[in-house]
Parts: sequence; structure tokens; C-alpha cells
Amino acid sequence: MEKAYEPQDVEARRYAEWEAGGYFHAEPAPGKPKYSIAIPPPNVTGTLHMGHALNHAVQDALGRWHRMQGDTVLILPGMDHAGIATQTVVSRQLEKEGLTRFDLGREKFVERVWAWKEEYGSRILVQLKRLGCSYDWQRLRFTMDPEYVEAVLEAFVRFFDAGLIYRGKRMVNWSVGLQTVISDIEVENIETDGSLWHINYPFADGSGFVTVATTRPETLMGDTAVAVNPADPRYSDQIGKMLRLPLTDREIPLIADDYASMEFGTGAVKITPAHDPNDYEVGLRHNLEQISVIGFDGKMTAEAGVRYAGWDRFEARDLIVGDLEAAGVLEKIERYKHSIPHCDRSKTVIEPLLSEQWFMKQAGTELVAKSTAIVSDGGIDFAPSRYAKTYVDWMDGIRDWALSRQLWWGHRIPIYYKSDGSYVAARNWDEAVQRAGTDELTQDEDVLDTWFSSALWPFATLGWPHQTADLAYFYPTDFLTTAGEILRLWVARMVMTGLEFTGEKPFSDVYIHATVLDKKGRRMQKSIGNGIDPVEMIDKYGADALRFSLLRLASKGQDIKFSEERIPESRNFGNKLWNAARFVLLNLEEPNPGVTADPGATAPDSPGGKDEEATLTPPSLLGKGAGGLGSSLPERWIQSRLQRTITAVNSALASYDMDDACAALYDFQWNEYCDWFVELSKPALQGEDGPAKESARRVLLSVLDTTLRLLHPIMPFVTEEIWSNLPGKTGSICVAPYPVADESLLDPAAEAGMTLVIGSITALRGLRAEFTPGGPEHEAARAAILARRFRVIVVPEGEQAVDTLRALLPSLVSLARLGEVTLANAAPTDAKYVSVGVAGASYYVPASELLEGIDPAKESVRLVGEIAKLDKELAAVSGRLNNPGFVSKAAPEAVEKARQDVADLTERRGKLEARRGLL
RNA sequence: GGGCGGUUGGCUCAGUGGUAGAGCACUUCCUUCACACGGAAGGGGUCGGGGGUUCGAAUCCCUCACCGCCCA
Repeated sequence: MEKAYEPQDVEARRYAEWEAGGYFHAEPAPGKPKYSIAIPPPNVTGTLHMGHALNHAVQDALGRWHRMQGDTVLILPGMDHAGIATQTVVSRQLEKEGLTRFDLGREKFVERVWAWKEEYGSRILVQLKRLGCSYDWQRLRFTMDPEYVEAVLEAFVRFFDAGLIYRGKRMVNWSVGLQTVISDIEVENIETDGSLWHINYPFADGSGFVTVATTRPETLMGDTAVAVNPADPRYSDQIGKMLRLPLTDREIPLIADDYASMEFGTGAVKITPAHDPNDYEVGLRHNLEQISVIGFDGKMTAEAGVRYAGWDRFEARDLIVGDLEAAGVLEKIERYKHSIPHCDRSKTVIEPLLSEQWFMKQAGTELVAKSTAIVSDGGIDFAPSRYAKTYVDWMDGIRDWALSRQLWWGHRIPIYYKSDGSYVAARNWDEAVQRAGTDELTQDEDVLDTWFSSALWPFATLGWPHQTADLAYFYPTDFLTTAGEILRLWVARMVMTGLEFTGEKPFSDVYIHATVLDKKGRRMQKSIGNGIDPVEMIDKYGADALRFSLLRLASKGQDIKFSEERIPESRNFGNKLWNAARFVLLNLEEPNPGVTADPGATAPDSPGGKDEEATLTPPSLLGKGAGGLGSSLPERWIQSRLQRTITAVNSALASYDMDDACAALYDFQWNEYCDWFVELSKPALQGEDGPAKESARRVLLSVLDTTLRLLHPIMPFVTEEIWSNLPGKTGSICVAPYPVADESLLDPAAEAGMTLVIGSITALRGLRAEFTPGGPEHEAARAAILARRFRVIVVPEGEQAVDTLRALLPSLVSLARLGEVTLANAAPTDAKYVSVGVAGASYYVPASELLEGIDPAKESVRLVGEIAKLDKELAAVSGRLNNPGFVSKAAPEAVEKARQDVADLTERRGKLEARRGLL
């Protein structure tokens, strides 16, 4: 094994082995527990970003965890055709050739998109493999697969037949940039510094004017009223009067409507029903005319008048403002900060326009009611739970869903028009002909919102609308993880379609993962260039390091401030594990002449290397039985600690607390196994006591084996690489049993004993450090004291401590680098010692051992410092005990513990005082 | 304007009533035969401000300030 773990050499090879081994493929196994996840399908145009990396690290960890527990695990991968995004990419490609999609025509264009998809569309899948995702690639699905298209059409027709889909002229969010309508939730409101123009609208009868404040003077030609609040005293006697629209001869009424806010501007707002969603509603209430002055191309229409027609909407604004000023009706221009709706894809300003579109009824439907209830009644769990409220709140205010998109790439809406304009919905041409009673039909030109197909993902990927064995076994899925921002776009809609078409919820648990931000707390965005490329990080540090880094920060949906500096920590952790394994394996190789007679075992030094495994006792035979294997204090301790770790990790994974799972593993493996158990094993491994040596080897190996399996879901590659090299291992750790805590191995006495041992070693090392001078001028003195093995007198407190220290003396000697050690009943009574104490024992080192001629004054200062520390603690604890309220009201255990603490602290303090008195 | 989340050592974060924790960074020391992607020993925080509840508050309540996200 190499001295440092090199992920680059390992990952590609291991992943290929896993795929070849078929570990990720799942078939229905009725009667056997299953765990299924349909991954959020990335856009076919997508490349892996940190948000994906986190999302997939979580999913894969949970899937691997369940797979090791013996469940049939299906993680179903796939891609979304991403209508707008993909069409945009291909259009840009055409643009470079000097073409537009219209030059090609629909059919050729769609062919071109397919060609693009074949060439570039699987980048992200390769990247997911780099991350180690254990997905069933044989089941890869795409939302434009023929089977999937069938599901989409089926869903549309069923919704249509149920009366939920309708065509209507409505105000839509028109993306001028993309030349299509987009849904409300694809709109991003961006706070912008704008202006508020105050324009005077004269009364038609010449009796003065009303000043109207607007952010959009270019829509003035489309005004069909001015509204004021009915309660506004400034206008109460003028409601109903006619105003002359500036720059025109047209007269419009002054109306009263609650929509007009008395606080906004002058309290009077112009109403443009064809260009503002609120004005549209006002217009409906007051039966106002809708005049479209801006067209789909973002230019002023003929209805805007000859002077303005053909101008771009923003140029027209300047032109109109200029004309208003010239006409003397521009009262003032105010600076004004407000939100402007933008298209989240093209980043262009949305134009609210009137347009014929297909909609799906949402508000008030039974479907929405059911979909709300299943979450509010706890049928679907959210983590963090607060997102359930977000979901329910949104459902309560849900609006109808604009389904049609003016695109070519996507599922073409299966509506067929007859020559008289009437229409039918149908799954295919034949059904359309049959339903319409004629074959003189034309299909709707628009395609469906991409989210319509995504909404069917959990079941359409399993064969729906056919009642397949896959669907029966794997559906409903068990887990969904996604970003909070698509809770409404995607999650809510899957719930709706799932309930409607399968009668079941599509998943039982939804985990909303954190947003990965940059180190300054900003979203990672291409435009800022602050993104970190996960693949680059994998190249540099390995997939395990990236996964561990993300998961250890993934706490309770809290956003993650991430930077590359966090990754080496995890890389180092993997390397630490690697080297611990090297140590264990090196020690197994060395023959142990002290033991030859393990029943049924072959000779440990038999040829063939791996035959050694036969001499190893299975973990189940290791126990804390007196005198047997695994019976030493450190051995009982590490096994007890391991059981606690197993419990912690399982429980953390069960509650999706990935950070807790990582922390438990990190602490155990590094701070307990490596720092203490490995070190404490060394005397036995290097000693001549055959059985002790054998026991140490077996426990080292057994605990390592368990740790690897415990860690595998989070760091799959390094654990596989090590585990496969352990003696006696065949197959893959992917399907090795996941550890379950064995309570019989819990050993509180061993844990208490080790607390004493660790405390003692730490205290004695501290003593040495304290007397080791720094700086180049003290090199000789430093070398002398570092080389010295201290003589020590140990005074244990209580029989337990005597036994513990007696048993662990070799370890103490080795790790604290001691010389002659004497166990004594009482402290030495002369001054020539330096002492340190821990709970359970005191240690006395002759002053002459530390440095020639300890300065009594200096030593006194040291003791005073220690006493001061104890005094501080004593003051706090006894302060509480002196409080009558504490003694009478606090829990008896708390009071008892405080009393015990005071006693212990007082005793230790007494000893220090005694030492000081001797100086 | 409404809702949600956050504010703990230099940095990134754990910690939901009983003596403040981790990793990184920092200081000193150590190239000891698993690992310098390492080991040992240290220093460092009145837990955003104010008020309240309680014997006891980082933790519960109120309030203010600031930061972020979502929605309108």
C-alpha cells in the first residue's frame, strides 16, 4: 500500500468493478424490503454543480446505507429534456451558423436538438459516476423517451377529460427574450432602481387634472381608466368623471377600486388592462377595454399610434416621456426602487401580455385539496419540517398553471383542432380522428411546460401508465431530495399527479437540502464566477473527500458556505483511515511465533499470504470475557466506543442528519481508534506476549472492518479499496452487512477506566511539555529532557484505579515515555517532586528528572496557576450549592453531582496546596 | 409589505435549561519503524444588544439591531 491514499488511481477502477458486478441494478423482489429513489433528473444541458454534488451525495449515501442493510435498492437516474434551456442552447448554436430555428423548420430543428442531445447530453451522467453514485444505469430514463412521452400524453388527456385543462385568453408572463410564455414560478423579481413618473391627466371638462404615478409610462397608450381608492377623500367627489388621456383625444373614466393604494404616489394609478396583471383584474371588475400596445416582439403595436408603433418598448418609454414633457403634463420624476419581473432563464424583463394559452385548473380543485391534506396530515414528511408549512401555504394560494409554451422542443400539446375551431384531446392521431369524427385536423403548435412531464417522474419512470412489476414493487418511492427553490415547481406537482394517477403519494419523505453558497455567503452563479466545479475538486482531492466535506456541513437544511479550503480536511481524514489500515495490515503480515495453537487454525505463517485470515477469529467471537481475546481494557473500551458510534451513525442517517453521522465517524476513527487504540496496541504488538499480540491484531482488524462498513455510504471509494484488501474479504463492501450495535459489548467500566488512562497520559505529557524549554538557545536542555524517561510515583485512588493502572502500566510507560514507575499508597512527603493530578490518580515526578535544579519559586508559580484553575471551578459549583433555591428546587441528581464535584475538586486542591507547602 | 432562517473563539460550524465544543488557523515542541494529508502540548469566546421567566439561560419568552433566503 502506498504511504498516502491516491484517489485518482483507485476511483475509476473501483467504479468500473461496481458496475461490472451489477451491485447497482435492482429487480423487483416481492416480499423483500425495498428502498427506492427517483433522482431529480438534471437538465440534459446541465453540468454538475455543487448543489447537485450535495444532493447526490445525500441520495447515494442513503441508498448505499439501505443496500448494505439488505434492502433491494433502486436509485433511478435520468435526465430532463428541459424545453427552454435546451432549445436555447441549440438556437445559439444555430445563431453561430447565421441561422434561426425558423430557417430549419420545426421538424429539422427538433432533429437538430436530438443530435445535440446525443452528442453532449450525457456529460452530467459521467460526472455523477465520478462522484460515486450507485445508480441503476440500466434504467436510465429521459423525459422524451417514447415510453415517457406516452405517459405525458396519457396524463394530459386524463386531466383534459376530467375538465381540468382549459384554453383561455389570459394575462401571461411573456418572455420577450425566449419568445414564449413562462409560468409564474419561472419569473424572478429583481429589485431595481427605477423611476416613478408623475403625469397629469386633465379632466375632459377642463376642471383641473389628476396626477397619476406610474413606473411604466410606455403603456400609457393602453390606459383605459384611472383608479383611486374608494375611501380616498381627495378624489371622492370626482369618481365617475372622464379624463383625457394625454397625447391622445381618448377619454377614460376615473374609477374607484380597492386596488389603488392611497399611500402609493398620488393615490391615483393608471389602469392598463392589457399590460399589467393587477390592472387586468381591475379591468375585468370594471368592464374596461383591453388595448394591447406592446406586441410579442417587445415592440409597440399599431394600437399605440403611428408615432410609437414599431419602437422597442424601452425606446418608446423615452419617446413618450419626452412627448409628455413637451406637452407640459409631466409633473415630476421621482427615484423609485421596485421589483421588476424578469425571466429567470433569459434574464430579460417580462412583459405581461394577453394571450391564448392552455391552463390547468388548480385553485379549489379536489386534487389540490388532497395534495395539501396529505402534507398537513403528515402523510409526507419534510426535513426540515418547516418546509411542510411552506408547501401548504403555497398550495393555499395556488393559481392556475399555464401549461403551454411557444417552443418546439418538448411534448407537443395533444390537442387537435377541427376546421371550425373546436378541438379534442387525444393520445394519438387515431384517437384524435375517432374523437373528432374527422381526419381534417391540425395539432396545436405549442409544447407543454417542462414541469408537466417532470411532475410524473416518480411513476412514469417505472412504466406508468402500464401496471408494471417495477411500479408495483418500487412505487411509492421512499425518499426525495431537492433544493428548496423547486418545492413548488416540482415537488408539489409530483404530489398532485401521483395522487391523481396512482392513488398514492409519490414519496414518503422529502429532504430539502442546503443551498451551497460561496465563502462570502453568495449563491454560486456563473455570472459572478464564484462557483466551484465539483469535478475539478474530485480530480484534485477525490470524490470521497468532496462527499465527506459536503455531508459534514449538511446540517438541518442550513445553507452551506463552502470553499475549497474545506476539502483537504476531509481528504486528510481519508488518508488517516488509509494509514491506520496500513498499520493494521502490516502487523498482520508479521508472523506471531507466540501463538500457534488456535483451534482449527492453520499456521499463521503458512504460504499464500491470505491464508492468515484463517487464524483470525471472527468478530463475533471477540468479547469482553475475562482473559479471552479482546479482553484487555483498551480492547473492551474500543469495542464499547464502536457500538456507541454504530448507534449514533445509524440514528443520524435515519433522521437525515448527515453532519452528525460524519462527526461521529470522524471522532471515533481519528480521536479514539487512531489516537488511542492504535497507540495502546503497540506495546502488545511489539511485545513477546503471544496471546496478547494476537488479541490486539484481531481487535484492530475487527474494529477497522466495522468502521469501514460504517463509513462506506459516505466515503465509498477509500473504504472499498481498504476493505477489499482485508484478509478473507470477497465481493464488494457495497453489499457487506451494515453494522448494527451489539449492546453486549457496551462496557461502561472500561470506558471509565480508559478515561483515567487517557487523562493520566495527557497529564504526564503535559508535565513534560511544560518543562521543555523552547527556542534555539535551549536546544541542548530540550534534547535532554525529551530524551529522558521519567521515574514516577503513582498514587491511585480506590481499588478500581489500582487495577486499571496496574493493568495499563506498560501503556502508560510507553505513551507518556516513563522510566521506573512505582505504585504507592500515599504521596511522598518531601519537596523534591513535581505533581500532576487527574480524577482517580496523582503522579509525582522527582524534580531532578525534569530539569537539573527546579526553581522552587517557578514551581510554586505553576502550582498557584493550577490551584487558581480549580478555585474557579470550585467557586462556580459551590456557588450553586450555596444557593438555597438550587438545593431545594433542582433535580436531586444535579445536586448530588455538584456535591461530588465539590468534594473531588477540594481534594485535588488540597493536594496541590500540600505540594506547595513543601516547597 | 408578509413569511422563514441566521447572528457562539481569527474562519467555518455543532451545541434546545445544569461548570462553553469541534475542524481549520495560531503558538511551542517532535522528521519516534501507519500517517508531516502526521504526532504532542498550549493560547483564544461575558454565545449580536436590551429586558423577562427560572434556583440556574448560548438554550425558553418579549424586544431591538444587523445579515440572508422565499413570497407579494
